[in-house]
Amino acid sequence: MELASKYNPSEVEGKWYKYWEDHKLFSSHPDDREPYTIVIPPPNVTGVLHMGHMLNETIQDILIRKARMDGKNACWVPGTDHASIATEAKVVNRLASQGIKKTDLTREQFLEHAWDWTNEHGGIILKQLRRLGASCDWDRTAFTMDEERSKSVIRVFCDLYRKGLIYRGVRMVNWDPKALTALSDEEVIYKEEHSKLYYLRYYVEGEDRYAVVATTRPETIMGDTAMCINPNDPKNQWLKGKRVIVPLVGRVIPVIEDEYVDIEFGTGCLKVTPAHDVNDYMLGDKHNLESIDIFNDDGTLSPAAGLYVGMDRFDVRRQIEKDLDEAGLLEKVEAYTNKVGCSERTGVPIEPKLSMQWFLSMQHFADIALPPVMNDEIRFYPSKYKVTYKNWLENIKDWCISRQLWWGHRIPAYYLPGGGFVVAETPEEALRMAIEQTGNTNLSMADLRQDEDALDTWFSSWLWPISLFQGINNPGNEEIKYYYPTSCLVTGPDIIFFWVARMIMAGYEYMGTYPFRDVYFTGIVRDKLGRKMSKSLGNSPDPLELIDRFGADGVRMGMLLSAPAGNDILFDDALCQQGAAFCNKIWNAFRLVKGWQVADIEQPQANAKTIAWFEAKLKAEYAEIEDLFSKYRLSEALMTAYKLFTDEFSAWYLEIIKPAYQAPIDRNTYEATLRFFETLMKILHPFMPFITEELYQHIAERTEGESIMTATLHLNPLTEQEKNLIGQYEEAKQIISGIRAVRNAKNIAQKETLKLQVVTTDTEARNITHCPALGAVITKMANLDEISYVQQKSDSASSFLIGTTEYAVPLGNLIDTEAELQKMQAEVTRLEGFLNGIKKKLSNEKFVANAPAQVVELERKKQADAETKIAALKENIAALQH
RNA sequence: GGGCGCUUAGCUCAGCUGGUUCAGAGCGUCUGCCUUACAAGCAGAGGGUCGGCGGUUCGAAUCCGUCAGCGCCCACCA
Repeated sequence: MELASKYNPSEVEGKWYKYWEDHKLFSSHPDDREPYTIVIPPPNVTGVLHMGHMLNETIQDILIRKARMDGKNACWVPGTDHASIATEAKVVNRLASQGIKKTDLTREQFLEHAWDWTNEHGGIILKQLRRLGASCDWDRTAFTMDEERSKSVIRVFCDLYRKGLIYRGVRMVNWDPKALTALSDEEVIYKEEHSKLYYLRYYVEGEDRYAVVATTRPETIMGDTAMCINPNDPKNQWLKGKRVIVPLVGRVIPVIEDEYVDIEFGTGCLKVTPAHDVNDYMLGDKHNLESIDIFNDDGTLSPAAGLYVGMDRFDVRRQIEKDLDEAGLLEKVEAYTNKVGCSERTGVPIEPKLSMQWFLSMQHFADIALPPVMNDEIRFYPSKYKVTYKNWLENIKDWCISRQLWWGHRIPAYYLPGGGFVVAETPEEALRMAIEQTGNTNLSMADLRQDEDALDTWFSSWLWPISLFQGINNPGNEEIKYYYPTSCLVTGPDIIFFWVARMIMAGYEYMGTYPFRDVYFTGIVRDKLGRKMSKSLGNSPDPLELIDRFGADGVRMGMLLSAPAGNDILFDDALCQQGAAFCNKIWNAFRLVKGWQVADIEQPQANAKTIAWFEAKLKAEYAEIEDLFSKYRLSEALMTAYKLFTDEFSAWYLEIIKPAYQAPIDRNTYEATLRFFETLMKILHPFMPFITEELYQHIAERTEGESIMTATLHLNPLTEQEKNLIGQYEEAKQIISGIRAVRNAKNIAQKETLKLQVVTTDTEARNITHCPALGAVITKMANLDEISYVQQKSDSASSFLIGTTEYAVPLGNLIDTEAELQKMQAEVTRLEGFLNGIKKKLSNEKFVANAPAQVVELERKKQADAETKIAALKENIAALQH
């Protein structure tokens, strides 16, 4: 079969992906093999593939494919996340564009729309993953809100409630006025904001004096219920025991004292608004202050404010500045930069709000989740994130798990007509419990009112590694026993608290052990200028378009080439280009081999030795790659494989054994070469699944369903003899390079043959050129017609040193004696400098006394070598000058 | 305000417990080759006083201190 001269990814990728799927090569079932499990960090169900996914999923696929080829039972479970707040926002937006308000709909109607949306958009991302070559077991595709996962969530909620770890209460929470829901602390991101610091006058009751309060939020004064000073503040002593009047509002509030107040900040007077600030809430609590909630849920002012009712909080801020100023109550306004907490999802500033929410007590979970990471029962790559993890767990706060959303798992709490509630897995059970609790046997389902709130998305994802294998609803089942704990989690450090930490907690709580052995933290994908990729900057390439341009293998290689664990990656198309070029290189190397005409002729001696050498080289490099894999140094593993293929295999091995144009190749060499090729494909397969499968299928007839994916690879460790062989070839390569350099310098065409002189006084020199096979290799690769041994090189020769041996290439009248002299003189100077350094070191008594004997010995040897070389060079110089 | 990390060739990065794998790799650059596998290629070459300063040591890119610059995470200073 004729192979095209260029590799065309689009012709092979779809074909092989289908083949893999058709033959169920991704599917996994428990068996006797060692399991290797990865659960995908579930992307948002409505999301589309972006570069961050590309990186993470590529890495997961590499690990999974590697494990599979290592003979493990590899299982990569895909799925999506319902992403309650993000999805609900999208659905609300779509409804809005149709003129429908969420409030116009019942919960059931809204959910119907949400499911429609999910069914339309959901899973697009999983389809896109197939283009990348992701070898997920698609039959296992799960969704955080499918039946199994939902049941798990509800069961866990009930369990934790029974254990007393979930409680309901009124607390100050982070309120998102756009999404109209509470958020967890982790969902709040702090941004620097250039704002203003307003200095307001609070007149003292019955006096003509006033205190000045500095605030960034003048719109909250309607909620002020006290002014607070530090009792130790000398400048505000006069305010002690006074009462002050809230500007514009006219309400009289007490001056309280608390050391919490920073004397240095502003005037040392703090306005206290317990309903709208966590610290003020704390003060209010401590000093028994009234709390006036002046905001509606959407961030507009409520009737309780008395003023500006119905206006948005930020409009009020602008308006009140004017009004205060006009009333002579605004002392001054300064430019000020402060941190504003914003909703991770909607981006709007958070409003601290007192409300009834559900919480999970976290201290217990922190206690069980900290030790395993600190003692490396769970290994973090890179390990620096252990510190981050520790800091968070040591300062853990309770987790607000209720959301005022409809899209999500509804909280299984049922309120009773006369007050109180029960928590139950099903309405039926709730009714039973309600009857039991109240003694009222007349209660019916209709009397129970289920809590309106949904659970935080992460309350379902934290169970992911367990719930995927039915470990909650069917504990001890065959799957969970086999696949859990999973092998490696690949994710970004941005969700270490949201997700990683909480999965560890759930793992120990429900399975008694860790959910994954290793955690590989990827970096953030940035553009080549180091900027985060974002839609607004337009610097985020469409992954599918990249695959169209460079092929999936090319893009995978591009992603990986500069993605060491934990470092941000600066993504550049050029790297995909390099990946695509590499594919082409592989393709053409294969074309070369396949194009040979095989004959039953004698195998050249050089070939036999070269085959042995490459065999050794493969083993050596493979061992290196294995080691890199074990340390999750995947970019380096790929680079090692890349160099093995381009340099060692293509540039050296193939060039050495390549027969003359149209000449046949002996069968042994041919077969060995195909074997090597197959091994190389196996080594590369985890990184570049498509081209390696394509060529694997070309190398030999395969049975239907056979695949490189399930081929195994094992190479024995290097023997001492093989190590020596590698050393011999390295020396030969240096000699060849030396001759080529001479060619290059003198502009001698490749076609013209040269002669090589090995300068030695010992005619029995144990030089590698004495080995007929290696001599043949050198002759071929450097295009020589003679290798001779001389005591004195020709006058007209250009020479170079490899180790302590001098090699010379006679050049006839091409020689530039002056240039040669200069070159040698420069070398002598360099060596003398080097020698001086060594001599100095060796004459230092302390060095000789303190350094290990080995090191000293080494220095002595270096000294001797340098002296030999200098002597030889000087002789040559003298000869040239004669 | 606390914590973590980074600074090595033009670019992106390796360099683990101080001494031959210590100054490396890939890409880019330069030079020469369209040599019938590949110009998406081949061969060769140049390029860094390892951020500054100080210290420990016989010996420092590597350990310590300090300064400078950059990045990330956490934190209730209005």
